[in-house]
Amino acid sequence: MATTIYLFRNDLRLSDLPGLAAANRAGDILPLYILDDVNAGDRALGAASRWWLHHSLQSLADAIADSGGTLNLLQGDTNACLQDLLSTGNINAVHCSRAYSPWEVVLEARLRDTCETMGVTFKRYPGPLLHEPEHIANQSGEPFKVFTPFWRHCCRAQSPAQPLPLPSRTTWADPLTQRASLRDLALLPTKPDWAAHWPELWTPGEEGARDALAHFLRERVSGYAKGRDHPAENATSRLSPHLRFGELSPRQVWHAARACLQQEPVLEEQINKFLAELGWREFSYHLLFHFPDIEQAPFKAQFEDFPWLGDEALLKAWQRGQTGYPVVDAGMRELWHTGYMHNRIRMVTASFLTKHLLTHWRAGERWFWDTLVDADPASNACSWQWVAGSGADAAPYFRIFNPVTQGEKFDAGGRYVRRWVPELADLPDRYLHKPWEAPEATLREAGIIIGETYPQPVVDHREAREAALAAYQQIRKG
DNA sequence: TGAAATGTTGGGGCG
DNA sequence: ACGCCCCAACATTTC
Repeated sequence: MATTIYLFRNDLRLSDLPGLAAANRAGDILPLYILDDVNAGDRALGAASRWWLHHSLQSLADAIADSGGTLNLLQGDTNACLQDLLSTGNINAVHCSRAYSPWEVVLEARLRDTCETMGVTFKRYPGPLLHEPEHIANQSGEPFKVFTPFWRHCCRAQSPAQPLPLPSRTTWADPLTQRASLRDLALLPTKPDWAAHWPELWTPGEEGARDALAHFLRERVSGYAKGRDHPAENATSRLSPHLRFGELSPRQVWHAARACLQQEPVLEEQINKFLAELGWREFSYHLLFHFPDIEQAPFKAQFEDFPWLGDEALLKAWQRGQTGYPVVDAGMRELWHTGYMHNRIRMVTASFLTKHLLTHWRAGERWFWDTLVDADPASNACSWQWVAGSGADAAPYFRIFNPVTQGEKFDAGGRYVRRWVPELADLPDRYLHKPWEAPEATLREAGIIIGETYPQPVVDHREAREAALAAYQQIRKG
């Protein structure tokens, strides 16, 4: 009987995996996941992502066990691990889904070579995208650099492949004798276990992902277009970590959303808005694949010379949610406590770091990489560059969010700020987003002493804004 | 997927 | 009745 290794990567699910389905048709499947911090290098998963990965692997292992198999875990250089396995001689093929970040692309090529050398078939299948990046190009055959035409092109292109159902009757190969346990991978935080309460917030795994999608399309999508901007409202899908680890494929999301639209045509605006977010994810991967430098280097070259300030104390205040700007602090604390931050608040906090604090977007990117459960190599880098103004189709540099105005607009009732910055909870709405302007008596009544119970703003908005614009003038000619 | 500065308009109070 | 001023509301442009 032929045995195929199915190498799981960013696709921790069993449905809609063409490579798994093909392996299934060929014979026995040896399901394998390798935690590869060696090849990932400085793109090794961050702490919050590791928490997610642990539970996602647990869920996948359970699902495989339900049909009589065992998910094999290994740790180390994927190529070396695979070489070891193939040298035992009873593996016929290796299948996997594509992955599109630079180190994963490089690794894929090495795996192909290794397999060829050892006389084993290596097959890779479409990964977690709607369209293969090579298939999307503008009229001159170049990659897109602007979102709108990119997404228009995607929407008009051939519809993404119809998702495959769960394979029926899988025959799993006997487990490896030498393999790691989930505990060996040491993915969970210990002392302190800052994620102890996270299982109440999230359900990693294919089933949790499917439920989250169904729940969103059933309950939330009808108010999406407006609600998505209000962080206290539960209006977004929160699918990002599920997509990040491939517990759900974007193809499944796309087709589920289209089916929903078919049933309820009045939802067209809402669903198109939602799908456009999937579009931004797709666009980020398109950029990362065609311009792999975008992880590190500004897409717009003139930003190489940007005079970043690099003040460590300010960075620390931002990370800890102690900037003195309530909306910013609320966001940074939400992130720290839940591994997640509402999208609008991501824009506000990122704008604050890069523009008000003149701190390099890479410092923010690293922080998000470590603390977000949905930290995604493409979305994270591209979105930070977008906010900073150095990215493809980026927000113009002079688009500087006013943290007070943003708070008043999108958290008018103050529920978001009060939840995450409880020391301000008793301030009336009128001053909640600018406590430094509250009269003495109001502060006293709310039990607030600026500079003691809540920080003085670390920078003055007006001055910071002007300093940012002045810094931009220095690089503008390019 | 902004914000601030600047310009324009129109209603209402008032001499 | 009329012009004048003030200012809010909205529109445009500038960063």
